[in-house]
Amino acid sequence: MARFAGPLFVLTVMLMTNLRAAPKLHDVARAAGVSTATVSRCLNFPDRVSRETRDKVMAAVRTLGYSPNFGARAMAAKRTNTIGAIIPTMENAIFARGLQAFQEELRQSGYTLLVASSSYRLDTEEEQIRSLVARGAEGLLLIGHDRDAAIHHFLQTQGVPAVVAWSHDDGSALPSVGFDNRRSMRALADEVVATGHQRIAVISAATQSNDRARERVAGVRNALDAAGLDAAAMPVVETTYSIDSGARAFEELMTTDPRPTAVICGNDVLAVGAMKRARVMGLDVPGDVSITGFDDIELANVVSPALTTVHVPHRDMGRKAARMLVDMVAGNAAGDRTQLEARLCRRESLAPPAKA
Amino acid sequence: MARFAGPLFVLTVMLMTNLRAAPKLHDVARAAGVSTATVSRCLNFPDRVSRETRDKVMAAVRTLGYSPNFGARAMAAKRTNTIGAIIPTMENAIFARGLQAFQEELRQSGYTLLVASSSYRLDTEEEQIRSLVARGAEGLLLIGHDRDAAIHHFLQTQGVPAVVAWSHDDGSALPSVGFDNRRSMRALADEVVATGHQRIAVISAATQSNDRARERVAGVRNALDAAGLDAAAMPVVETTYSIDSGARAFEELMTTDPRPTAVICGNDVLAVGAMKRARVMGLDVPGDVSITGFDDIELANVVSPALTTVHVPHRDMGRKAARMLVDMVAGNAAGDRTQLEARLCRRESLAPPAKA
DNA sequence: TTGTAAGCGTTATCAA
DNA sequence: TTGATAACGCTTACAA
Repeated sequence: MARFAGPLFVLTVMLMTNLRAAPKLHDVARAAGVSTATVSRCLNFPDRVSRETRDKVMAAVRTLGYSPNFGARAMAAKRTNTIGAIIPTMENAIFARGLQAFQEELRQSGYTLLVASSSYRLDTEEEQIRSLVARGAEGLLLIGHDRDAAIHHFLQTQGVPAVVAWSHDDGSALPSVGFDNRRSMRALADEVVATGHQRIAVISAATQSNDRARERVAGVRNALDAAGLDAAAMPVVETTYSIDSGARAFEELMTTDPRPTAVICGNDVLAVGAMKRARVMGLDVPGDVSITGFDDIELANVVSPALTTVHVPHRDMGRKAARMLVDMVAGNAAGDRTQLEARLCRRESLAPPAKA
Repeated sequence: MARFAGPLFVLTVMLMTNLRAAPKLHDVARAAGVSTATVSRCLNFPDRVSRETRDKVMAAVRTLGYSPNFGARAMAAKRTNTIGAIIPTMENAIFARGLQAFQEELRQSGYTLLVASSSYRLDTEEEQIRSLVARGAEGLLLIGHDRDAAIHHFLQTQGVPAVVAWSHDDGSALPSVGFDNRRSMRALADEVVATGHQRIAVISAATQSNDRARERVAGVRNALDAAGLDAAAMPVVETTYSIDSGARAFEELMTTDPRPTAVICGNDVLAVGAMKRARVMGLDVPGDVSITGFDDIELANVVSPALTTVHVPHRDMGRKAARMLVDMVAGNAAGDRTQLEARLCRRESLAPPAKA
């Protein structure tokens, strides 16, 4: 080993030089010839400091490349100005528009948004809730109502208010800004029935721990029941929310006999997958089979034929959720249950079935 | 005022009760009858604590609903296990697949990912870089090379390594995992020319502070030059990356005389917008006009006709970037410049122009 | 307007 | 295996 001593020593010195610690408040204070308190004031309340001092300090901040440590700041100030949001997925645009509006509104109120995703898993969501709270989230946006009751207890003991979006339920444990998934889907399904369809099938996300998916399927069943059709016999394929899954589920449904004449999908992503596969299978939409979606994301209007779907007021929902949450964090409100309308959006992918 | 004294008092007491502070390490220690050091050990190195003690402590943790404070922990441990990523946009899926792979790979190595978006703005990106570093990011993933040199200085003084993705440039200031945007687009444009097109137009993102966009346009120009066509005369519309922008830009291009026979778009989102508008304008694709994209996101294969585009190896890029960054954070590597291949992906939206 | 100094909630070193 | 205790980097009374 002895022969390596020389070179190793050189290397070590270099590393130590590169590892020069980032500048602290203290360094800035020293460079500017003031106290740390003054630097802190300069950064947080510039007008409580003389112009002269401020210039000195700001110059030091710039030349040193100082950046305050969020953790230390949060700890000392007991404030983070941070709100967290946990959405099921970032892989498609389902939540993009709503989250964008949520974020813009938060920004207006001086809050920063931290986003995490749960992959539609309850355990991952719980992990993310803990992580965001630990990181200082003063309030949380969650999607849907399905989750372990222990989480409410946790949020309560942590003093972190939460708002649920994308669902509405008068009896929910948490305040919410959402729409009635069942009623909205029921309206769509009523329209499908009114258009003349009797053999209707559904492609849904897993309903296990997803109240939106569950309610939407229930909405279709309600419509069939009301029309005197056999809701219990209705084929339902549950899968994950992706274009490919939608495609596979569609093929599965269309290889049964008799075939459905209309396939109602739990969201636009599934519906687009279904349309894609229909094309491959040589089936005309809506000539051979009608397909509908839910959400009305941009995708719905890009495919051809354009998708009949349910328009969800994403932006409005995001904005209102942000306002409610900000009020709750400020202690100005307890939060309530706001219901929005998701309205039917009829386009070309729904048409009467071919005469047998 | 006096008559309100009673009720107000009650209200105050209630609020104080609700505002009970979240449990601290100290509270857990007291409840379990041990020191804070032991609780900390229990949480971080369970095996360095006797089974008996551990059970007591964990029970206290659960019943109190304790959750460690990230900021305090980071400060004391000088470690956050957090990596940050700043992508231009979350509004469409351009970065979704790559980021997903990035995150999965990070997770393998025990890191958590924090994501922010810059809206394609250099100043916002800088803000986000500071914010993520302040929040403890030990390494950063950035997109593209265009940014103020001062940022490199900042990252250096903070000791935070960064890796660039989506671009490759041998002379770049930061290590990178990317592909040659110019060469990839050149290959696509060569194909368009070889297919017989002579009147070619481009829809691009703003090239001002986006090296990917700039290089892609340059790639098209190179192809025209090589074919003896007048690259300088080529119509180029710059706009933002959205379906609507693509649609508008397309209409603008198609109302000139003579019309282009092929429209090369800077990415798939723009191309899909163009296709949408073509349909509205009664133009057949590719009969009346060919349209191409870039990225090969799911969208490209969902529209009809399917989009001719350039396939970007998003997942591979994300994974490799993660590995490089983890190595750099650990001090095991300085980071290098890895080049990946983005290959042409020919589908239906490109065909020979109609005979004049 | 500025400075002093006491926390904030953890981890980690050192003894016991 | 456990417990005191000194950091960690910042904000904020309180004093000057």
